[in-house]
Amino acid sequence: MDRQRTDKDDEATAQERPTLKTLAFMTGLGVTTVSRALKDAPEIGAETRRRVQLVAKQIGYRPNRAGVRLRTGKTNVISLVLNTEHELMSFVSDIIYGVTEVIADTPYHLIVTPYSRSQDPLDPVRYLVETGSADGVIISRTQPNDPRARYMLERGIPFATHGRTDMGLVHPYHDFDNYAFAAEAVRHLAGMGRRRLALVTPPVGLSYYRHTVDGFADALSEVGASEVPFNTVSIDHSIEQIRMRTAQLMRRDIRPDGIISSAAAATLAIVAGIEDAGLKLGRDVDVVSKQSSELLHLFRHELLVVNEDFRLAGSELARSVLGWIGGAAPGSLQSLSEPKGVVAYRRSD
Amino acid sequence: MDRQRTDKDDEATAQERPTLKTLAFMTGLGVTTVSRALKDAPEIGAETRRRVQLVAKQIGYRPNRAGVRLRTGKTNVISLVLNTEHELMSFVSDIIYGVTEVIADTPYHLIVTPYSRSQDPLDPVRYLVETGSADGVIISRTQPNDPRARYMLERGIPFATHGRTDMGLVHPYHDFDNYAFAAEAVRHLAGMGRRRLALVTPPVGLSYYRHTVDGFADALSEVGASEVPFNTVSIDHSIEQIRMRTAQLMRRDIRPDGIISSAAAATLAIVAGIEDAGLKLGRDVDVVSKQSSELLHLFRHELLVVNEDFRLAGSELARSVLGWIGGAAPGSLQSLSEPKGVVAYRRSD
DNA sequence: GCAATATACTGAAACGTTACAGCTTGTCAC
DNA sequence: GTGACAAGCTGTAACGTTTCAGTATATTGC
Repeated sequence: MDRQRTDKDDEATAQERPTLKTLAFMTGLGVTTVSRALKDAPEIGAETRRRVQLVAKQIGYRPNRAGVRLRTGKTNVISLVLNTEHELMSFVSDIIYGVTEVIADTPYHLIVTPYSRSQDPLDPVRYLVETGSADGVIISRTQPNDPRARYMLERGIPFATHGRTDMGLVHPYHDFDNYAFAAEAVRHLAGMGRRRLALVTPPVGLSYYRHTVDGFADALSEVGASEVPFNTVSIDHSIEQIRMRTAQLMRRDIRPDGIISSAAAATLAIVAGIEDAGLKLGRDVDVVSKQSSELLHLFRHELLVVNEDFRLAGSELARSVLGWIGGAAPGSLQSLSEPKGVVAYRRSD
Repeated sequence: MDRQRTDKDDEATAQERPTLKTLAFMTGLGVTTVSRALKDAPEIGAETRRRVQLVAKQIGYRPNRAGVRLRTGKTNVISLVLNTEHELMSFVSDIIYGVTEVIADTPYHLIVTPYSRSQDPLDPVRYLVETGSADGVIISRTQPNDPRARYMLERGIPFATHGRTDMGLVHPYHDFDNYAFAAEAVRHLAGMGRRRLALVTPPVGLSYYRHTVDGFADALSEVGASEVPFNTVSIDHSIEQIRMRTAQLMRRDIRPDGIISSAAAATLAIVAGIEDAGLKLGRDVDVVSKQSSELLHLFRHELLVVNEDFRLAGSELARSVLGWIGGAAPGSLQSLSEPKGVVAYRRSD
């Protein structure tokens, strides 16, 4: 049972993992022929091709990744580059699941390449490109003028960004329409009679900060509501910070009667802050929040939510990168996900 | 600027990525010498060694992973095997961050290998082992008698489990002491005067189900409290299921006055169920819950929590696998994380 | 019947690395 | 001066794959 490494049993009969040589021996062909037969090259006879593929399937042949990679440079790896401090939790796992869903029946592996707050976000990307560690890269926390996208475009390595850029350069992306989110949120609140709205923004500097702020501003003037400035926090701030600042804000004379939050975790803090100030959600103020899992309505049923599907984002991003690797035009690999509208969970009781 | 691939400039002067050959040319040594010098082999002269390493550092030499892997079989890859349906969200990202933290300054890459509910959990592990895709594996959702652990032990591939097994086999693991968690939770509730306790368990079949149930039972008899059976749900059930069953339970004549929950997401549903039944948290019933991020106290400040650090788990698991790969005894790579006690966020207002 | 061409296959080389089995040179004992 | 030995270095082969430049055989045109 405990088979020793008998060095001389390599007569292509070995129990070890089958290689092209094994297949060549079994079929009586040369390794070159086997290699080509497996990839449906035209100059191989139809019968030979079928025979080789049959045997390969039977013995469970799997090309050796290191061999392929060494020879061709193809890694069959997609890298997801993540900030290990900022990324909100559910976000990450959903994206990962979305990506793995798509690459599941491809030869691709997913590697997670982290970088921390202190590092230049370009570092991990540079590392990947310089060491040729991946055929494609997915980045998030995209900025309007994103050095990482520019860098990869220069080097010609396929990538997709979670979020759009604004550099006049074309590349694959997937984005949630945060302009529409903010605008719809404003309209919904206005429809409920709310007139003084505050916005808890995405991190300043990221692309979707602008989209969100613009959607907010445009819809405000459209419905004739006014903004209560709340620039002291963004969703990147700590729970405690957001809670405290919200409480401060809500204690002021001119306080908002509607708040829009770009992230579920921030919303928890916002509501806590509201209640710290002695106000009641749904009566004194309404809150519309984005969420990626259906949990906020359990938190306070008065909350209004807009759902963002990060698993979908992961899938789309993976599809885009694979598409680019496969030769599709980068410009054809862009997608925007529209919000499905504001959902109220207010119960009948 | 846009340098073409001039095929014949490979005179070790090329702009391409430096290899051992490049270093050999630059130092005037043979590739063998360079290779050994870089790994501090004893038969290389001290000065030569320093010289080679200096040049290598200067030109930013990085060993080609494919070359190493092909030659030695060493992949420099750790695989994290994840269930894409059950794993709770924050859980996953924290573990990943923990792992990446540890492997950050090693040559290791982290690949995420998913499997879905429908698959045999052994599938991904078998794939990894058969294709030699990783030097080490981390698995979660560990069972007392875990076929995956058994399999990897047989094949001699280093791994670590998140959660202990109970097969009489020794292997690295990291686990949270769920026995202690449940026991402390019971004692805390008893200390508050709660007498009829219910437990929302981990998924039946996983190792920590037993630990949790045992800790619960032992502490119950220790403090002389009684159990209100609540076996119809576990934390793997849907939010809706848990909410509904909890409401049913709380409407019964003999309802619990204390509930212990093994996961934060389940706790949201439990509280919703309690309130559906018209009862009040903190008055009619108290709830102790595990959580992995500090959010539950924002949800209801009456909640009692025990914190579980998944980032730590990730780090410990990574350390264990690397340790085993590095030759340490598997038995010396086991760790158990103790709960820090039940924390109340009840505010003074 | 012979050259030209197409078809089906093949060996050798290369990707970058490490392991094995050498090869020089110098030192030392006697 | 010779043999033994150590120190320090080197060439070759191999890992599994693909590509390049063939080769052998059959088919076609005339």
